[in-house]
Amino acid sequence: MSERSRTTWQDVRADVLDRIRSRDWKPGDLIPTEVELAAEFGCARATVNRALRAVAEDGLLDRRRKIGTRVARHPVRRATMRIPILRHEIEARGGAYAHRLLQRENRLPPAAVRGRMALLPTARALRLRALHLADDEPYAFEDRWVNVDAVPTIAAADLTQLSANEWLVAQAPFTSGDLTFGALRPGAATAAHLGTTKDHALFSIERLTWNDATAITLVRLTFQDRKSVV
Amino acid sequence: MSERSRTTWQDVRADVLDRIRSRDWKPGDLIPTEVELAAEFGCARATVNRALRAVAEDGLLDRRRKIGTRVARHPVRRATMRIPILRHEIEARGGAYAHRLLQRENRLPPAAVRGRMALLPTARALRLRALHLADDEPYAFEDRWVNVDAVPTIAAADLTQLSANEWLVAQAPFTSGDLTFGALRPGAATAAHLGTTKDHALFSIERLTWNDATAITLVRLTFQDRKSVV
DNA sequence: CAGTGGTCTAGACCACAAG
DNA sequence: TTGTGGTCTAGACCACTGG
Repeated sequence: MSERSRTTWQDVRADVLDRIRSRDWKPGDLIPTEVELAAEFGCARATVNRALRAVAEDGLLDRRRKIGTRVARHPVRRATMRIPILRHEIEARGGAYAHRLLQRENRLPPAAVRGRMALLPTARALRLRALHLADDEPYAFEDRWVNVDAVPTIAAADLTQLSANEWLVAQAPFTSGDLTFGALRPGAATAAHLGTTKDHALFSIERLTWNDATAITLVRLTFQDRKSVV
Repeated sequence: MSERSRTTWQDVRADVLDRIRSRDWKPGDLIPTEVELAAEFGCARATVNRALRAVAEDGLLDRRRKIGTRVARHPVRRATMRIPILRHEIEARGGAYAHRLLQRENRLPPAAVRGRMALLPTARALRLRALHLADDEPYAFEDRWVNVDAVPTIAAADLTQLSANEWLVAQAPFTSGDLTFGALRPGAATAAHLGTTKDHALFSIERLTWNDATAITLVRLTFQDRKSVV
């Protein structure tokens, strides 16, 4: 008979989402204020605030002080991609992970790499190529540059056991990263490593990692398969 | 002289991030409880809670009741990709958007499409092909299937002016979507539309949109260029 | 200036899970 | 059972911004 439990912010969020989806509140509409909604739901304003903030973070509401809260006209869909360490990605699917370091050298990077990493013209960088395997099958080909000035201790690291990615995640702090998706046709060597041919188009992910204004590493991972996101 | 302003949750978050990055708190470490941190920062527990929740949502902390809060051992990096309507994406960069409907027919979809959209074997679907242009240059090629049983009113829609995507966003409610990134080599016709050749590898995004258990639309967008994410 | 969201507080109770 | 995070409340003040 009586309402035993209090109104939770999830309750409010669900109700708000329903009203948006049912077009009870239409795109561009101004919705009631937090105070009004709190009265309607019989809860504290903070609870409404929590709910509306969550919905706004999903991009379905636009909130502005003094103005109020509007239903977003063009909800920008956001897809959150999880980027686990490859070993974890493979092991999470029950596969056996292995990693093979193919190349390791200290050299002057090409101009394109130097530019993207904002390296000095005279700076050398560590060039790594590696293959990631799932159940002994090629899973991804890695082509990496590491700014050795930013991470000098990597010179002494054994990267045949622990992958460069795991070593860097554990040893080198970073503050931000860029991500670029693309497609490419592999060179003969890459194709051979991945067990495919030059005729195929491969999906690639490039990650450029920064510690403040210092580039740490630029890595391109090339996959045979497509990648799904939630 | 005196501390004029109160401690904000952003202050706490910044401090927590510093301690994680400086390895004052190392991966796997249990950090102080909310009560302890609140005492240390001289603020309410709710403020600490807000800050720790934000950091945990970024994946750098693991929080569990009774256990406490730990620094994540393997912070799963999350990249949030914004997926705007193509017209907005182009216009946001100062380009002039145009849209050309190339094909529109009602037909039985191939088995692969039928399977992914969970359509009945006898169900027809609306097949659309379109080209999106930026400053009169080909920008993306669209290949779309629409479940007409789920969105019957699209049969009467003029999709030469408003793109199918914008029409659907405005008219067809949806509850969830899947996203798949991939690479492909275009067929001769697609290559011609995009002003490229079959020799190039193209980046593609597939989106499958659901309204509860009913598929609304399956669309594949093929781009010449790479896509960057923050 | 006024109205709206943003946040802090102090206290309270709940929910979960290790022991 | 107990300790920890999760949440709600009622009230207060702040911050931004349109008028």
